[in-house]
Amino acid sequence: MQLKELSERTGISAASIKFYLREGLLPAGESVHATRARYSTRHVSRLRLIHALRSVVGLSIEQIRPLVKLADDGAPRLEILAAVQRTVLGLTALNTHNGDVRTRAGDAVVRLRNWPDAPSDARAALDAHVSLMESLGVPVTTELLDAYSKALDAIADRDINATAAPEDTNELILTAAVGMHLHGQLVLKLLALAQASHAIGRYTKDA
Amino acid sequence: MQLKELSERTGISAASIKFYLREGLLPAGESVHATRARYSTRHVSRLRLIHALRSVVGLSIEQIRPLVKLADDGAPRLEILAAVQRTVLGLTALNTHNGDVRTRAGDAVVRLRNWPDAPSDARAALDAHVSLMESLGVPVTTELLDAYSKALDAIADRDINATAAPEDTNELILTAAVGMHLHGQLVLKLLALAQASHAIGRYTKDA
DNA sequence: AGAGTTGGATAGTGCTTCTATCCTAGGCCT
DNA sequence: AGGCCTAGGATAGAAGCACTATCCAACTCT
Repeated sequence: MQLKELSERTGISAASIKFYLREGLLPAGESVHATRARYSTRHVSRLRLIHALRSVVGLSIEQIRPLVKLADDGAPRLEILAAVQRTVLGLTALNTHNGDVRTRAGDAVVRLRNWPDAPSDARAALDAHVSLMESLGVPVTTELLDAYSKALDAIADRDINATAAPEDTNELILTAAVGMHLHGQLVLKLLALAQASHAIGRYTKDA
Repeated sequence: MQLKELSERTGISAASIKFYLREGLLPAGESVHATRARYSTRHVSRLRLIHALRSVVGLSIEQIRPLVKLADDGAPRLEILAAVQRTVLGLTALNTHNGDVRTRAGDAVVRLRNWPDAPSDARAALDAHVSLMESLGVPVTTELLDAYSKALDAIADRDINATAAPEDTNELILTAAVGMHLHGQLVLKLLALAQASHAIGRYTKDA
């Protein structure tokens, strides 16, 4: 298949496909001649991945690049999933805002929940975030962490069991990223509803 | 106080302050004469609000505008808090993506949790989001909603009790928005840690 | 008088994600 | 063989966002 067909199949403009090629998100097709290239179904699934990552998950080109690189390098599944989590849930190095992470909230949580005591991106991000909150004057008590983590423990248990593992690495990243993002947003929206409901309950009680 | 002092006190450049004035985020100062205006401490707190909403919560100018308008119009507290929640947790009309919300997930949740059966933005957003998930092939079972909402019920109960109510409306919006955002992010990060921990537990078990 | 400040206007910057145009070498069809 | 289409490469433009900078004439403080 050549560029035009690739464009028609995915619904992504030829100009955009060229852009993704330039940006290194989409590997070059098999160059038949100087002015002819052949693309495979891999390119189709890659384009679908890029599109979903942009339009559903809202990632930038710069965030997508290392993810697809992992796929192209044939990185192990666990590594890929860790990278996806890092990116989708905003576990960036940016979160270690001023460098001084005073709290070790992660320690407290893994003890409370009896989770394995291994360092991870999620744990570092948690520490950094709690540190940020405290620096902004929003207190985070151990009690709060206990309540939150207890609730999320149940959710994570359920989530992890639902993770299938497709053959195609593009598919793997797509389902993992989309799933994580959508579940994260779902949790946020349910939290909003819960808060609103509790607020209503409280205000009607007062009235 | 005049513009320059306002700039010095808040650490926001005079050019940016002019920009916010143009955009209608910051009300004009008391015009002493055609070329002299006086600003009050209200302007200081408004600028702090704008800055926090941009840099901490990550809202756009367009999202901030209606929020500060509510403050200027002296809207009731509950209405303000609802608007803040709508904005911070992404409960936009945009979420009603294709118009046909087939699922009524909100109904199921309020029944499951015995929450008051009143329509709300959060509920509409939840319906829309679940509809989006299903349209993307990510199933959302009642069982899942039950587990999630049960967990978040406990969290919301705790959150709602921690909400103070400052005098200054700017302060109110600031603490509410920052609090909601930071708590939402905290939940997401704890979820990530929980997922990672469960994944580790599962992989070490297999090994 | 002179330095400084104001509101208002207008233009420019830097970043991101495309989108469009132009070009030549080369293949496909008849 | 001639005409049309396509690939790849380069470059430029567009549109949105949040500023940032410059200029101006009017006016005020000292």
